[in-house]
Amino acid sequence: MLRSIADIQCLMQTTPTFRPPKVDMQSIEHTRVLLVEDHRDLAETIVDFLETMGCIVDYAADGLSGLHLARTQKFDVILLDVMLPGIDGLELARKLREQHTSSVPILMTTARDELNDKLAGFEAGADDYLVKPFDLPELVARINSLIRRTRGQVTSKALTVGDLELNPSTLIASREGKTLTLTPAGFQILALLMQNAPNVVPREDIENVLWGDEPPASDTLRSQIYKLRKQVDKPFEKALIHTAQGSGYRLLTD
Amino acid sequence: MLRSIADIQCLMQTTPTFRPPKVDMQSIEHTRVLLVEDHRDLAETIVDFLETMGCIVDYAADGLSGLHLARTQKFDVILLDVMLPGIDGLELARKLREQHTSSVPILMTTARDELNDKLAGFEAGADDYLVKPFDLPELVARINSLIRRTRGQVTSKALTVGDLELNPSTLIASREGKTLTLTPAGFQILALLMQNAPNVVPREDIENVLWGDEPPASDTLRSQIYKLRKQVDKPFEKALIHTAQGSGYRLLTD
DNA sequence: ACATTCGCTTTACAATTTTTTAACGGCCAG
DNA sequence: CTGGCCGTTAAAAAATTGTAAAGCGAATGT
Repeated sequence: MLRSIADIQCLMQTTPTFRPPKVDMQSIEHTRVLLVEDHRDLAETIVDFLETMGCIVDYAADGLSGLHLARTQKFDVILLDVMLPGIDGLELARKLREQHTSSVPILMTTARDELNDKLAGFEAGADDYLVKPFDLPELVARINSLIRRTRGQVTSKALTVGDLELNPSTLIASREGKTLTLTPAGFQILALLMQNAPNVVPREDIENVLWGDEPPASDTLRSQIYKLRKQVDKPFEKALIHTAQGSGYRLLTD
Repeated sequence: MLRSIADIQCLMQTTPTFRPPKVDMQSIEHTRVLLVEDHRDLAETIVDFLETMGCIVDYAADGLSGLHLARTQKFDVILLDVMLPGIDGLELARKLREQHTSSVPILMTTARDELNDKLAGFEAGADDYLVKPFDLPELVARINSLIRRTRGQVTSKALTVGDLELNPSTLIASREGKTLTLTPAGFQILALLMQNAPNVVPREDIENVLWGDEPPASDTLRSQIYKLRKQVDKPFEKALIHTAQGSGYRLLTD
């Protein structure tokens, strides 16, 4: 089954309404990719595109050399065509999965859109299955998803308000690059304010998040905000946490 | 956009040449799935099918209740329709990703097959994206792939954090080249922490990995961490294992 | 089969961190 | 002037975590 490159050409050129995806393109930079694809033209297109994105791409045109490369070098992800001369993609995936040393995510690509083919692909150990013709940006997005997950960085992306950053995964908050040491409650409040910035978050809402239905007797929230400010605002030029008298608090960058 | 159930009917009935996929069907047994889908009929079909496969399925018909369920309970995977009343799937995914509690794999489903929709989905934090109508067996295969990867069952590759090394195959851990003598439990904990470094691994997660669903009554984990530190940190300059009060533990190289 | 070792759980207590409480004073509007 | 609302404090209370040792059961070796 032959297909012109145009079929799988990057939508960046073919779709007029295309707007650059918000996906952090940097994220796949320095990713080591192994492409196993017997279609020279298609392979070249993919290699070019991935290298433009900053990937380090290795290429094999047949199953055997693909297997050899996969075994001898380290890759972050393997793009594997199913139809290959010699060892086909399924076989290759199985062989890779057999030796436990290799947990590289495998993204299978193929022109075959049959359910059984897909199932066979997953059964062979693929982590994702992409049917040709596909859009290169989607390929990138899926690669991204795969490596994110294997690295364990899946969890989430950082919240950002002005020069304030908060990473829900590492539970680290920083401003101007300097790490802030926050208490659990302080962290929760800050996260809540950041999620809703620049809107005012009513006192009641904050209390609900912190204590559920039965908030403490005294006005603890005042103390919490005070200590939070000590960490977040006091050491810096501009204050971010602002009071909305009578209603709640908010984050403002100005 | 209305679609008859028949469209997405399980191929098991519609494909004559169907042979049961070799994928280990048992593997998604006891998987806790959250389905967020406003289409009652479709939802019912999926729920029925997944429950037949041995999953424990929770269901939400709109974004808000979906978000609530996702926040209050623990799931192994979330199936998320993009088009939803109230909060849509993208928004829901974003909100989930903002919380550190949620590293749940998200599989987005939608009738829209536009590249930009897919990219938006991945950007919002989805891990996979499936276009309707899809075949239920493929859904299962993808769920399988997602949970396999999250559970870290695939990660038999050598782990390295700073000067700390751990080889899951040989079951040997070392720091600065010096071999550490770890107990099975200690080894498991360390591996888990390394897989997720530098992210915080919630106590609950560690307990789940060690004891499944019924952790011991007392706080044994504290003892384990204590003894683990004795081996990993005490004999060296810098401590790697850090405590995140109120949430869990993490590995930090600084 | 027996004793021994090893690792896990449990328990208790100390140390630390975080949260709550309570009290004081400033600011602004009525 | 007065009363609410809020920032600021410090001390008390509570929660969480580190530490250590003892008991228990399974696995191991003889």
